[in-house]
Amino acid sequence: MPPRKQRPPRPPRQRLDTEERRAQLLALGLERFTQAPYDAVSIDDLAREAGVSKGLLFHYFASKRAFYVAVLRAAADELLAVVVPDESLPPLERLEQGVEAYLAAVERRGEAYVWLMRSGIGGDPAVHQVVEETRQRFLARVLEGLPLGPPPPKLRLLLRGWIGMVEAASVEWVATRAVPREELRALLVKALADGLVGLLAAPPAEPRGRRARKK
Amino acid sequence: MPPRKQRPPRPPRQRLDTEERRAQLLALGLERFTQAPYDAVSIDDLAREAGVSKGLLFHYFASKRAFYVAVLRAAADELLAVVVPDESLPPLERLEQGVEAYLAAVERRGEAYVWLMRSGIGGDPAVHQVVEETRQRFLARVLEGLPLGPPPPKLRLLLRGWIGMVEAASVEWVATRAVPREELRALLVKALADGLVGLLAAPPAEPRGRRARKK
DNA sequence: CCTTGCTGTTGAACCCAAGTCAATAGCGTG
DNA sequence: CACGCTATTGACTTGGGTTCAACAGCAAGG
Repeated sequence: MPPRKQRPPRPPRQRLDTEERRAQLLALGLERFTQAPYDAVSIDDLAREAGVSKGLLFHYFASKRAFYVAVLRAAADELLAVVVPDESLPPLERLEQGVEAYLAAVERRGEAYVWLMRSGIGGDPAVHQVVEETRQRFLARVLEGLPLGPPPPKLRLLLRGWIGMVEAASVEWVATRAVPREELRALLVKALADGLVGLLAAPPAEPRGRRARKK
Repeated sequence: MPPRKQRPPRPPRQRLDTEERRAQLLALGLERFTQAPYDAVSIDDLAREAGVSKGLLFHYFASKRAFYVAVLRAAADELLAVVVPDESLPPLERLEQGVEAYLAAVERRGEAYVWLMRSGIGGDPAVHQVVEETRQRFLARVLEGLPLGPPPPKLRLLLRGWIGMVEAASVEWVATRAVPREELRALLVKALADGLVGLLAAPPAEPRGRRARKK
């Protein structure tokens, strides 16, 4: 005997400060986007869940893609916020600490991190740019202080490759948690250190007569 | 004085063998998807360009996403097709040759490769799975023959991380072409070799008293 | 040469979710 | 208490993915 749909006491339109609302939407967006793929997340649903009309979301963000990118950027900022190496440490230790902080952040926000790293939208340049910027910022913080001038091509390759290694290993690690954090950190730091040594030992053209080659 | 729209001699409906048509659509899809982000590619346009109705595309592929995934898989297969290491070579050389072949393929199909590596669709599992499978297949081919049993956790991390390094460095390299291919190959092979050595030298828990730590 | 059947192919209709916009309502201020 | 600013709404438009019943090329059998 449902007497009348007893409408919920009138969802009182609540007026929020711009920044608050924006933050609320970004937080909810992060939650949704980490749980379902991009085009399975509907703005309608998301807005309803936020207790807000769809129109409002488009007032804050120009488009769904723009919203996605904003969420991404927020997540990236949060991740990087914890990677602030101690300026007073010697380079190597600063690197270790930077990686350690990075992994700690990864561990704490596992799902969001994995999402961040896999978040391309079929080649969307804006999305890719956010991720790439994040990489460069991370690299800059971790390497600051190392005696590396403007990186020559080979060094650039090494650094970019190393970042790729850090990300891939981190994703794998956060999924399995099969080794303690410090072991992974040691692995990653050693990889970079070895690579740098290898590079400095042989920057010119044909330095290696390491092993006989068949031809 | 346009006499009558002189309709193009009736776009003759051309009936193709299933495999041919499928291949044609996949090829065109690769071209389009590497040039524009996923949702900027309309099925309408793509079908028209293929000289085919939109309906037909949905006859061959269940959905736009499925089509995208199929294109992706085709690209991945083509990439891997060239990585067939010589069974008779000793492990290390096989590794070198595998990486060499990989880089050659990357060099030849630069754009498609970069797209492949960045082709997540906002966390779509099917898309991610294709990329991940490709990684594992590559790894399996390149490492086959190395005396590595079922990989312990730490080794898994190293291998997965190394793949990440290979991809990231490859993408950077294909964009800049700043060093000769063989140098990149040497860099990558050395990175894995060093990593493996480091691991074998210290598999148990607390093997390193390498350097004094503050605490 | 016609008929029958199989299957590649079409075009229009359908539907859903992104995006738009004029109107509305909360809240501080004089 | 009136006024104005701006956060917020809800109905509308639109575009593109998806569906489907009908069509047409082609081969085989009569």
